[in-house]
Amino acid sequence: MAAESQRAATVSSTVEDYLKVVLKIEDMKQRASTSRVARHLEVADATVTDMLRKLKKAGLLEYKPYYGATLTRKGRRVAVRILRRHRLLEMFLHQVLGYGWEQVHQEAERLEHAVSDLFIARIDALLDFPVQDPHGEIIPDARGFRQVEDDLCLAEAEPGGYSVRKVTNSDPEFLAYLDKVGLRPATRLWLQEKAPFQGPLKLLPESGREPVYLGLEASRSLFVLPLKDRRPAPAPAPDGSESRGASGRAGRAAGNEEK
Amino acid sequence: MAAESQRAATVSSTVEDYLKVVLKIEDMKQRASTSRVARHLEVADATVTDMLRKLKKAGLLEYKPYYGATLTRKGRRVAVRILRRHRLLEMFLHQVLGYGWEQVHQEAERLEHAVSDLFIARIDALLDFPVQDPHGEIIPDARGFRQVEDDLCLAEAEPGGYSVRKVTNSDPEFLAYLDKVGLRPATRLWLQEKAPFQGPLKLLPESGREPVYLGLEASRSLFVLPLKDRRPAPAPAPDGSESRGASGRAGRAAGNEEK
DNA sequence: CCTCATTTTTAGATCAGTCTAATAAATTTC
DNA sequence: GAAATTTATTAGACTGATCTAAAAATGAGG
Repeated sequence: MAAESQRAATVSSTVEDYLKVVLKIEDMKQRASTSRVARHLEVADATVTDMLRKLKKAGLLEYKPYYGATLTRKGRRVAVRILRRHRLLEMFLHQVLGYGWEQVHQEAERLEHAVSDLFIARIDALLDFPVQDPHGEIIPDARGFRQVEDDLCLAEAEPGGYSVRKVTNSDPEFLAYLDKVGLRPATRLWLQEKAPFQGPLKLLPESGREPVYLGLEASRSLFVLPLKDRRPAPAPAPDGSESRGASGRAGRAAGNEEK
Repeated sequence: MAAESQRAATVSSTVEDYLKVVLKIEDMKQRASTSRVARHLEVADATVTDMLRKLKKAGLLEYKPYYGATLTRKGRRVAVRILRRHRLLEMFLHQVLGYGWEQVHQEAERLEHAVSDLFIARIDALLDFPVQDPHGEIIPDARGFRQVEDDLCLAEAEPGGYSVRKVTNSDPEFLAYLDKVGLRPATRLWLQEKAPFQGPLKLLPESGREPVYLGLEASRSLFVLPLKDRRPAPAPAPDGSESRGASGRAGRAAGNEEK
């Protein structure tokens, strides 16, 4: 571990994409199998097999044939760096250039490979060192540390009061829909009931009077924090008298190293 | 001229670079020969021969073997679009992210291929539709029109009073030097004398008391406008009594189509 | 108008990233 | 636990962009 452990290895943007996807899959506690990586990147399985072997040779990940890949420290460093760039860029596009949260992903996807470290440092400062992106995702800090995320998937949540922590889906149509029905990061909502047999969830967002019926599949991309103040659902009749719940954003600590 | 003449043909960033270089050479009133293009792009001549034939086939330029290339209307449209992106990006980096004028070129060189049309439209508005970049180069408008540039190369100028219009050199070292001696776009200066036999030019920038001796080669990248008010050189002894000349920026008109 | 230097093109390779089709390993099902 | 299904790998090929080295065209000077 001499030259290996410092400079974050200059790699092609293709390689950056592969590492980013492996990190994403690992973050979802799944096995980074050939086909899963291929699906995320929309390339043929055979292409991934080749590439994983190449990345293994470059020391960026471990690769067991017929099993899949695991990032090495070096690969993780590269991947987290891209993740940071991606999320900072999203925040920049949203805050400075007025992009909608459904527009930021696609643009950041290209820019993350093109901007310099200086650019990143400058937008970081301009945004006053943000810790979340427009979807509520945590932005790793410059050293590659990430806050632990103690949120909970809405699909697994019990009926009750929650605030939206993050939305892990970058489909513009889907995000535009969430926006329309008033579901965004920091939105407080009441999960009223979950229909059985993979049925939809009935939600009451604080922002809209209408209940929202969200498919179970869709609910998998919403992550929430339980509200301290678990008050009952507001009365269906709109009368503007609902009391505000406690703040949705609890302070968290305990960094999770990534270097 | 059906589908050809509208949409600006999606091309690779490599192709964009080739077209941009041909445009640049044509703007310098030179012949876009294989070797000249190769020198600008820092690739082998053989590579350029191949590419020029490919671009001819794509209808982006004319190509005569053993002669060189000429942009078609279609190729020019692509090239001017990149030029606009490049210069807007430079301005954005300078004005919004605080880049020095010697830093902007390199970053813009990568970003020009990566940003979307939306990004360009947003920074254009954010900057309030600038007409020049940090080097004083004209930014083509969204339709591809460019102001005619009625400036004059300092290397060809007679002794007298001038204001700097633009600097056509992107070498960071060189730009940093110009900055240090107080030569920037809009700087007023007095060209005192030109030493014979390719000798240096003796300049008195308004900003510094010290005379600047600029090599003839270097002076080829400075373009100037003659001052209306051609006052004599300020007295060599610094006493702070020199009168301010008239405004250096004359209004210009007459657009030059590029569509 | 012939020769020599320069410029350009041709020929043949390489590299990164991708594909399809065929084969082989792993896993699931009966 | 053998057969069927799924998943992964191998083999072979293609594309875009590049290279080097050799051959050919151009143009300048005598």
